[in-house]
Amino acid sequence: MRKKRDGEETKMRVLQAAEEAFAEKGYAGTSLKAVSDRSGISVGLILHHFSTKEALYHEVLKGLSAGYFRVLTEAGQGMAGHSFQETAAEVLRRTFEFWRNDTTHHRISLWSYLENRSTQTDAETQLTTGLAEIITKMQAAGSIDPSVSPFVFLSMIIGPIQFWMRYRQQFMEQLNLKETSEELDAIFLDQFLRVTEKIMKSEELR
Amino acid sequence: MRKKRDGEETKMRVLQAAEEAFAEKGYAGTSLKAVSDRSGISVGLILHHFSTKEALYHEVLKGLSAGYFRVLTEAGQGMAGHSFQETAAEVLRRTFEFWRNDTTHHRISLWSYLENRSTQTDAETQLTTGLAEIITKMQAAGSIDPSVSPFVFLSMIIGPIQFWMRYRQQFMEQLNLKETSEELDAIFLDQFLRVTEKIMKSEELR
Amino acid sequence: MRKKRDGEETKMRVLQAAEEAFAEKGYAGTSLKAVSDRSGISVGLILHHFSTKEALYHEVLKGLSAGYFRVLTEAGQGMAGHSFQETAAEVLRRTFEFWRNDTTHHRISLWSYLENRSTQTDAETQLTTGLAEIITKMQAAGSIDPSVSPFVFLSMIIGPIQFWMRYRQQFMEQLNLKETSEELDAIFLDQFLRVTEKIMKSEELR
Amino acid sequence: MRKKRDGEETKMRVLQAAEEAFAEKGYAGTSLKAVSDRSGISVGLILHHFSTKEALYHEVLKGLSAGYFRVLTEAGQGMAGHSFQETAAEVLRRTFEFWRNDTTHHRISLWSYLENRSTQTDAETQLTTGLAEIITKMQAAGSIDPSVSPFVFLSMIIGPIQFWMRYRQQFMEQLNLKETSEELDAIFLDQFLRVTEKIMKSEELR
DNA sequence: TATGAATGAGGGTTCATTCAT
DNA sequence: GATGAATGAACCCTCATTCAT
Repeated sequence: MRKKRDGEETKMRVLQAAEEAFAEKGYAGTSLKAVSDRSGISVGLILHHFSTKEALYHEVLKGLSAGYFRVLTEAGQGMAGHSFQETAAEVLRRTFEFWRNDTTHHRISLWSYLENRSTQTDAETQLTTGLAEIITKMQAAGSIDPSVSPFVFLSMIIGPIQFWMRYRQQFMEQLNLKETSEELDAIFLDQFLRVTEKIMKSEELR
Repeated sequence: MRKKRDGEETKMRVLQAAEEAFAEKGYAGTSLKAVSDRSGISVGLILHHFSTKEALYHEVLKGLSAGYFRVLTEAGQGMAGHSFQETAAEVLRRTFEFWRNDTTHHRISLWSYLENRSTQTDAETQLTTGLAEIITKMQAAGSIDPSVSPFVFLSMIIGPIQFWMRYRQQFMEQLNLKETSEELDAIFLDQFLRVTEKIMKSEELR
Repeated sequence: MRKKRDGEETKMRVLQAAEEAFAEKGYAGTSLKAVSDRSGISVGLILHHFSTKEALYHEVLKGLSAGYFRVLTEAGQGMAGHSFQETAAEVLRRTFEFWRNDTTHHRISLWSYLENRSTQTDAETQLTTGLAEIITKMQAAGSIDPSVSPFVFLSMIIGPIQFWMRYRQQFMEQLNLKETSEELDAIFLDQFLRVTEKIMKSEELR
Repeated sequence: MRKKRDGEETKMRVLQAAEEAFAEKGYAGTSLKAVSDRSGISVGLILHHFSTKEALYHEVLKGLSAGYFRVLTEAGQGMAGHSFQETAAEVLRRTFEFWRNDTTHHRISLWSYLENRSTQTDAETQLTTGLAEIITKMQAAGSIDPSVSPFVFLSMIIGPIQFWMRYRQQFMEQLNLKETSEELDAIFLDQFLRVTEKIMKSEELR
């Protein structure tokens, strides 16, 4: 039946299935059998291509970086010619949108953190240093408050977004919010942008 | 020697060991054998007391709430007679201190989230609703900006703290920060408080 | 069915089966499944008692020493009051008899040697040093040739016996010997004793 | 580069690698992967040439005979014109030297014996029958004791040598011998020759 | 209450072999 | 002749759970 000897396609299918599985259950919770069932590739063949479960995992991690960094660079390119407010808002909006759409990366990154498997994915590193650079530049240009360290800004930008994504559901239940998930996202983003702008604006610019 | 038929003490010892183990490796990554080794209680006896690994896990989750909620209530009690700024700062400071010292709860909560084992721990529910209440009250009293939803404030308070705790180490490495971990914590807290205060302050009070 | 909870007996049964299996197929060639089938003890239970295939193997090795050393000590005790010839002959005869009856030890020892698993069994060490001591004593007493090193004597005593045991069958086929295996053993032992005596006898005693 | 379609060379390379591997780890302990890694020839190709692991093993065994028998014939040819003592000593010396230098044959032969894979290699058969013939001839010529069966002589010649080769190392450790391995070999050979000569010498010739 | 014997399922990995290319 | 994709069985070991003592 499945005798098409196409190693590359097989690998892709395995990686896809593995990414989903690892995101769902983490490293320890994902058996090769599970990946096999998901992908339709036999366990033996998976090991033939990736030699080890560990290696497969790292391959998955590597693959995650790919589309990830675009968020920032694209937003950054749009900077030229726009005012500070517009640019900053755009960066935040894209970051939010990324976390919102991201299904696997966030979870795999958390798993990796807990399972002590890799301190950080390449994507995270890029995001962190990328954002930090932008912030520093803007501080130099006087557009944002230079008295606050970039890493504090960073925490105050990504932290709330991640937190929101994770607890949104619980908030809805506990605080008895009536809006739909999408509506809440819109409200959150709107208010978050407004407040953050207030934070970042340089004192002198007031 | 250690054959005292003391069921209660045995259970405590198991719970303690289990909490550490689950915090470290999560549910899937923790074997009863591991808990047995850590606690010195035989696997058989563990199951005698908790009947199931799953049950043990839930017992651990239940136990986590204990010291957790005090953070807020204590800070809240101190509120009386102090100015808004002082109170808010105290709440934030204590929240920060809590996350800083917390070793097991945060991790177990993350594990639970990822492993889909329980939507939230009791402690988290209490923290969330508790903080939300305080915020609402302060908004009613006009001390903080009423145009921003409590859940946005919440995300912007706890989100950055959690984020900082998790990524502090990577920041140090990537951004080449020279300070010690303690110094950075102090800097972070200081700047975070200053900025957050700015956010929360009601427009009218400016 | 098999619910008699007798750990000791189970262990004995496993050890017995393992000894046979290892003797037959060596470490690499013996699967725990094979030991399980031979002993009627489930693989899981085998591991429960011995934790590891490796550990089981070492346990088997340890057990081999037990009855082994008796050969020499018993022969040695008979020494008192007998002439040199009689004593030496007795030691050789017992050594021969030991190798002749030994089924598992010799093979396991060979396997260990080839598989690089343990340089030597305790039994072998005891036999070697024991025989060497006897030889040295006799040399001191002037009963056997002191100009030949003990280790050469040792090689010339055990070497031929082991060799004979191993190749007897092939000899019979290739050299077209008509006698039965038992008859050949008798012939070998008789001639071997006669010749060896001649070697060992001190020149002065001639 | 190395895609020369040279079947013969490929086969040689595989055989060489396989011989080493089998000598080291035996049949069960050697995987085709191991042979592949050693030889640089893919597993698929190995099986293309030898069809089966079993077949490869037998091919290796066949190849072992080659240089082996020369030991004796060369020594035998030197016989002419020399005295008995000189000839016998020469045969023993060469036999010893052979075992001393032999690395793979001895081990593979042992493996085969234990693994019940082939009763004996061709080389062994030749050595055995060859030596037996020489002994018989010499007995007929009256140069060596005719009252001792050839197979006893054989055992007493090869047995000690093999034994020495295998246990030399342990002897050094246990008996606390200070000499180097080479010095001990020299001592052993010297004393062994002296003693053996004494054995073989016909009574009448004394 | 407490131990540890016993089970059976499943996990990652190795391996000989087949077969399409 | 040569590669490596693909398979399926076997291997050692871990684990949650049951049960006799």
